[in-house]
Amino acid sequence: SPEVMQHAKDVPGGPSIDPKRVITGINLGVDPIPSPDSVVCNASPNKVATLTTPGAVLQAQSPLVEIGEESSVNSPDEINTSHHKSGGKHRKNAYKQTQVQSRYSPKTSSEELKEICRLSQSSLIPLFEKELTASDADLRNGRLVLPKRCAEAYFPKISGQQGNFIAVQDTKGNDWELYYRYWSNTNGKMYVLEGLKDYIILMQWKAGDRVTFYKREADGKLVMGFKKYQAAKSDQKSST
DNA sequence: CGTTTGCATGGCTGG
DNA sequence: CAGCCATGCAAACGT
Repeated sequence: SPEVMQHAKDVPGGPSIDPKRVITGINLGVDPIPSPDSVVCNASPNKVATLTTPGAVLQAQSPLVEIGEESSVNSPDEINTSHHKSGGKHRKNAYKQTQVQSRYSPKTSSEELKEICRLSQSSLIPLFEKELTASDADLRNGRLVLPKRCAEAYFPKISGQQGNFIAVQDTKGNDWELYYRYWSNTNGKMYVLEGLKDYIILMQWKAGDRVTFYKREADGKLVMGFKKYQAAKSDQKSST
């Protein structure tokens, strides 16, 4: 995929550079991640870091961790402010990832720059985290099953069985247009985030790794982060 | 004929 | 016992 290739070069972190320290063109030299690791709480895989969230009726179960917020995201509904009315027509290859190349803006006013910096430095409010399963990491699927409670609480409401396109930015500043939908199941719905194939390749998802979703404080935009399985920095290269 | 998409099933956990 | 979710699978597609 040309897109992926394009990324490969944008992301120097391939061979031996720590992904977390990679600075992409958009980063402006500022690491947007406050401290992902500290967010994990030290919840055991099976236990859940029960949150302190007041309004949120959340309680994770299984290998996922929901992070409660103190005041910024009391009500999960708050983040449902921006409604994407994409209609959901062409879902097929509509998934795309676009680099936010602000540096290309010929007429970037100082105001805009300030805004960009503001966003870059804005703190990320952890929403929830999920440990990847084999299915999630499977390239053929290119989709991530989202914990129901988290999906309903933090993702934009889905209009109809179709689902919605949602803009998500990764912690490197890349923008992704993902498709958020659900499958009707015998017992309710199963929420899924599709269109992740390229991101999966880029980050080299593996079962056991974890994905965290944040809400950027500045503009409320969804941001996704990725962490390799339990702090193992000496095993970052491709196996075979 | 290899993929992708959507769904149904079954294991498992919490209530 | 109810519901969640990981996974298997068949229909639908694309090459």
